[in-house]
Amino acid sequence: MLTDEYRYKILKLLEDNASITQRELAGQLDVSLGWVNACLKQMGDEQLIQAQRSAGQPQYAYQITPCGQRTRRSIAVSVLSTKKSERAALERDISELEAELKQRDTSARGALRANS
Amino acid sequence: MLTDEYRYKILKLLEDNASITQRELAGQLDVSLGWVNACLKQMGDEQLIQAQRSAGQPQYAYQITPCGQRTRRSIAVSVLSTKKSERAALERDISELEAELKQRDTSARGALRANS
DNA sequence: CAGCTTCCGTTCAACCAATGAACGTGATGC
DNA sequence: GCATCACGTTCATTGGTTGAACGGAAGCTG
Repeated sequence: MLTDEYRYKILKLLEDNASITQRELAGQLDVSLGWVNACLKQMGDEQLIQAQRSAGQPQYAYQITPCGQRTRRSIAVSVLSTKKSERAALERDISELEAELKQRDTSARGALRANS
Repeated sequence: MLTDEYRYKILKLLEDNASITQRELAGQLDVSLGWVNACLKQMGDEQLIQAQRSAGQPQYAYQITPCGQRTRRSIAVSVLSTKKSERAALERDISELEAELKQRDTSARGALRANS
């Protein structure tokens, strides 16, 4: 599924190198070739990028459209917001886990002390 | 897929309430009924829990076995470690995004100033 | 007691996102 | 010309997840 996070990652990789191949993209994103192909097609439908074949080049150059440039900012804001929420959730989980482990350590030590 | 994180969550919910139904578990974990059913079966195979039917009770009581109690600690450690890594990755992503947005804000303001 | 309803756990056909092998194409090297 | 290589494209297959349907057990009602 093409999420905003992947849109962001793909736009970024394309900005770095418009001539990157789909296989390279797949490798860097750690997804399959077919998936990348579908995403690029969808992002083309969304007017975010435009694929151009230069003569004598087997691969496309994926150019980010003006719309894509504009959209990229709002995508970044949205992704940032999502990640901040995720971070907050992680913080909660981590302190909860740490509290539990501390408590269990204590009771374990207590039990040992009682045994000795 | 039954991950350590889900093992942890399930053990926790069962500790709070051994008589929770599979539907309630599914609701609280935000997964499907069939999935919860399969997980509980697997956790039974793993000797983490034991399902017991009390007379006159339609639902099981899922008791955490001694092995489950022991295993739970190491699962918690493992989950905690995973979450700390995830947090670190999120921190990186967030500061990267913030840096980019700040930079784009600046250049956007610069462009506006140039236009006025 | 029979019938009905309700709430369980269980099952499994259906769904769907993701995969990657296979293919067609065009450029390159020999 | 022929073989090879690198690319994008396709699609049958895979595998995890879903939730409707089912059977059984308990409770309720007349």
